Amino acid sequence: MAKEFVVYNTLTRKKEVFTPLHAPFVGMYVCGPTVYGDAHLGHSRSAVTFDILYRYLKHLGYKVRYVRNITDVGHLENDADVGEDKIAKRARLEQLEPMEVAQQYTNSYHLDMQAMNVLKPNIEPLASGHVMEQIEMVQSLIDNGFAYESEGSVYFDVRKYAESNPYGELSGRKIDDLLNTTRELDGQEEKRSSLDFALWKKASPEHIMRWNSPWSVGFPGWHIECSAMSKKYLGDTFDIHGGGMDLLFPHHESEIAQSKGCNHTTPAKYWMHNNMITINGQKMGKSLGNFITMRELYDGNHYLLERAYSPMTIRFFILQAHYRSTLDFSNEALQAAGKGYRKIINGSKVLSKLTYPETVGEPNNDLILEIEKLLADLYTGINDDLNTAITIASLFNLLKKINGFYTNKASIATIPEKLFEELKTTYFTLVHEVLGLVEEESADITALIETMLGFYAEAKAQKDYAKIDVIRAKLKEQGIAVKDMKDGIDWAFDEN
RNA sequence: GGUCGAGUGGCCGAGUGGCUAGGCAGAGGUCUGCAAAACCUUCUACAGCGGUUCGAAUCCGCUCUUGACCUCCA
Repeated sequence: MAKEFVVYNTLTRKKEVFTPLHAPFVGMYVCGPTVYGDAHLGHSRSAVTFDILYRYLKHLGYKVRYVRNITDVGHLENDADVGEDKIAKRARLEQLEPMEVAQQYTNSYHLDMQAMNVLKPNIEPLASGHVMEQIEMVQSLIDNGFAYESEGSVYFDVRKYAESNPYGELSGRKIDDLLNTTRELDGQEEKRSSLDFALWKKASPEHIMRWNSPWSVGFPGWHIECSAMSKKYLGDTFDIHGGGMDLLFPHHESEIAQSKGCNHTTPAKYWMHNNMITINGQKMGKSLGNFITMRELYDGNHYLLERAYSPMTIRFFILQAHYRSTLDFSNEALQAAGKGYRKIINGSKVLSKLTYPETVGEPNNDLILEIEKLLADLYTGINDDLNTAITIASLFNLLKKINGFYTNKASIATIPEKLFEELKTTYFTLVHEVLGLVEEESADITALIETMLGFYAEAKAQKDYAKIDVIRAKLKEQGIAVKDMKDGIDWAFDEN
């Protein structure tokens, strides 16, 4: 079974053995989406990556509290609409209430992620529901001397903070470099330094989303929500903080500064970051306009898509790469993933039908050793910083053995019954519980297919090949492949 | 410009000082009413140039190409 679980910690730039602060409890916080548009492939990578982490931690027996926020307020734009809230901007364009927009995309995000079998977090806090906590935190930063008010807005004093703290410890940035490379943004004249970032912004008259505060009627700054909500639900220090690599700087760096400035302790022990999904070698993102939404993927409704791809196909596509590598989108890669996924699932079905034979056979020691090794490899992969690519490769190797048992059922007896049962349990657990790969078709459909196959079997008994071919063709049209086995009829969903 | 990465076979993607990654695609075969599935066999690799080493795709240097962040972003 599982040995040591190792994760790559961005903070130390090393792989470290995962040791919870307060075993058996584990607190993890992951930056969720900003809900001003449909979720795209990039969002799904983050969601799936940390879903695996969540599932695996639970599998290891930890009691996990997984918090993933919804950002429904607070991110500033830097283009022509200076200082305007992203959500508010979208709302005005669509003539909707800001919260209506946020709700709409929160709902669609939930549906899209659920389709991919991404488990819900234990707590999913809204930024707009935690303005009080954010104000309190900002006040505390002012009290501690790490923030100052200016024209109704409050800024974090990076240089002051850096006097007593290693600012840039997460992203590896240096204050001097930053001073030379920081772009001129709005409100610069209000700040003591271009490095300083907003904790609270005074709302301009046209700004719709606004709250009262000791400093002005305004809205919270870019980074304070995550600090405030993680503190509220996980405490001053918790185990894991996750998110996309693009959030490393300035978002996560700022979070650390805020949390330390407020609580005098580092917020998270392990920082984990998933890499980007690329398209033609370039990051897929909202700002570049080269993203494909989950909806479009599921429907095949996008000019870059040759066909629709099921949620499980996309999940598998993501899992076949390591989460810290970039993953390049292409139709070919997605199609390959679709077939791979079907193969894994069909293997699971095959395995569930197999039982240990009555008659005991000669032990095949080579096979026994091979299977033991493969079962161990399954965990070696995921234990090594969630290397699902290795786990899946081992799954495929194991599948060869399983299929071998299927074609020659007597050969099952050449391995001990105990090992056979372990093979079953481990395969099911890894595929379904840990990797979260499940059959996409409903039980109703399955029952219907079984009925059709009754007719097929009848025709076959009568050697009515014409009828057989018709039934098979019809089922094929529905994406169902019929297989005539030596000992009966089988079927499987076909990707094509 | 600064910081940090990456370049693996037709495609996607692991790995890493000596041991077949894996999937998809291609070729051949077994099985089959025909198929499908499955199984077996098989073909394409480690950007280039130097260096270290008994041995490098893996370490070091240089070159080229490319990405991310530095601004909201998964």
